[in-house]
Amino acid sequence: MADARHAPGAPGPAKPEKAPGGIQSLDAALIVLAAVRARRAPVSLSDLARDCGMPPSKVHRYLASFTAAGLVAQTGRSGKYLLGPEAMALGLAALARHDFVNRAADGMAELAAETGMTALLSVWSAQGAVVIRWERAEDPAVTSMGLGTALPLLNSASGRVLLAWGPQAPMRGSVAAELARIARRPGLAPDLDPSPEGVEALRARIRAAGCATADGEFIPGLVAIAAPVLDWQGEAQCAVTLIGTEREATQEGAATRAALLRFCADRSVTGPEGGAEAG
Amino acid sequence: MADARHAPGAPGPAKPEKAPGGIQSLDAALIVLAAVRARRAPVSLSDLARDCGMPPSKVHRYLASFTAAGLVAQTGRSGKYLLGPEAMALGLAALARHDFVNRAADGMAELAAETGMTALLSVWSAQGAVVIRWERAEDPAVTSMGLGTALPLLNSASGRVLLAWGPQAPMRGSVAAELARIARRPGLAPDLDPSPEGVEALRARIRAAGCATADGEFIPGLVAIAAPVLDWQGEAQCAVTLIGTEREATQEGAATRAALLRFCADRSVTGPEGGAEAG
DNA sequence: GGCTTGATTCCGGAATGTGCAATGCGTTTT
DNA sequence: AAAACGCATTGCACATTCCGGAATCAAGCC
Repeated sequence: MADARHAPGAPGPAKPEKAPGGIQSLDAALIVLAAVRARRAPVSLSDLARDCGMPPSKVHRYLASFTAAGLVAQTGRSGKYLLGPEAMALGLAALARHDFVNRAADGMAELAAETGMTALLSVWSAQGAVVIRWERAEDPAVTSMGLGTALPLLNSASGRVLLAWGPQAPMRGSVAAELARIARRPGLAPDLDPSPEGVEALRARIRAAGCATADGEFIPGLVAIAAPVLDWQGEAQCAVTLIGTEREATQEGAATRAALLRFCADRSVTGPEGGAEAG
Repeated sequence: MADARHAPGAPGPAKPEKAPGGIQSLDAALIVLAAVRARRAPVSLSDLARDCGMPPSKVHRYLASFTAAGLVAQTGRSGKYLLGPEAMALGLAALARHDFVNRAADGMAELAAETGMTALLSVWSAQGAVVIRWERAEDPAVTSMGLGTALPLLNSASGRVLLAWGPQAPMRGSVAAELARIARRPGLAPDLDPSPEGVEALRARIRAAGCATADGEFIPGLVAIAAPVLDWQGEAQCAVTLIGTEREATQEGAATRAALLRFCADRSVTGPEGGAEAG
């Protein structure tokens, strides 16, 4: 039965989950968990039940089990639900399995020291490019950013790298949402025609360049340059970003740019395919 | 949780999960998920069933649902199970909205009441360790300090914690300036050799101890003990400090010291190496 | 080629989850 | 101040669902 009844205005992603040979109650439970994740702020039981299209009592029982396992937690007295510490542990365990991420993270302190810029390591997830490592330079420059920050796909250097080399299909949704936002405020990405074709052109430009830069569009006064770490299929497993204040550092031929590209190339299996860069 | 491995055949499911008012099948399912997480490498169905103390058919049903949701995946044709992409996305979502500082601040009143000491919460900024939260005890011990007060890095307990676990590169400037001041007045930090090497030795001592104390050097007549709240990168997001007049409270083995360390540990996120096996 | 190992599916029994309604608590309104 | 509302949480009876063991299928090995 396809019952999808969402309250208007609520970000209720229709989740047609079905597991052949699976457990129905577990499927329902995972829908609840996904609904908790989809909310950015702590959410009340009733709202959650609305999002899931289930009676509150049912959702409450699932949440009781999730809470006992630590995957969700509830705020002090308001009783609102949010993701718990075990959810973080689960993500960290998943991250620890990624050899690409580990290899890139190992050398980031050196990269930051060598270039004198703040270095970021980010991976793609449903929220965008999420920062998972952060090595600050002497002049931290960047203020409102830290571990766990989600960067936009279209107008940040890190996001653009993942956009260009990452798996396209799962990104469609995020890209569409960001396109709508950029269409309202074109200043965010002056070099992007806010349309699907414009995004495709942007991807082609980034892939040809081998890296992406942001000269103050995302954070005024800061420049950033990002490059991908590619797996055997030529897909980006993560993105390494350098952030600083000097615009020269991101120019073609700059030492920092070369250092970043070499850093990523050393940790990639394949080179940037299609981008035949001489030398 | 400290279960690393089960001997083959040993029915030691030392994970008595129970959710009052919860769903039994979901509790069992989450045990399976935890078992997948506990394994570093892809694991076969039978091994997983052994780890959980469940029949393979049951575990298989659960895994089918988890796989449909993307929380677990299985390797090509070998059929072994591992954490899936949604597990990482879930964890990153939890990490993205986790606020270490506010979570620590939430419990500070309790900590102050429990220990009977004044509790401070401080974060690092260009001026040093800045107090952003201040929960005073019944004993109004400290007077000349309030929100926004900047504490020195080298001769205050709060500052020393941030020095030891905080980002090194951005602190170099402040450390150099304070070194110069201390060199003129060595009495401020008797246990510190005022040189870069001395600072490095101090950092090592503090990290080994797990906390920092100040027995009247910074404010005569007052003692303080501070510990860090660490993110999964192992960096201090903030420092929690207890201030009082009784010197015994900061000694090793003191109840207040244990309470502070536990308070901070509960609010820190340890990486995948949190007590697990190595290699 | 036959045998073993392991993942996946089928089936009956009964334990389990589900929905509705009652309860208790905190907050807001009159 | 008292009452009423909203909300999370919990009991209870019914029926749906899951559990466990055995059967089936695919792959690996001698």
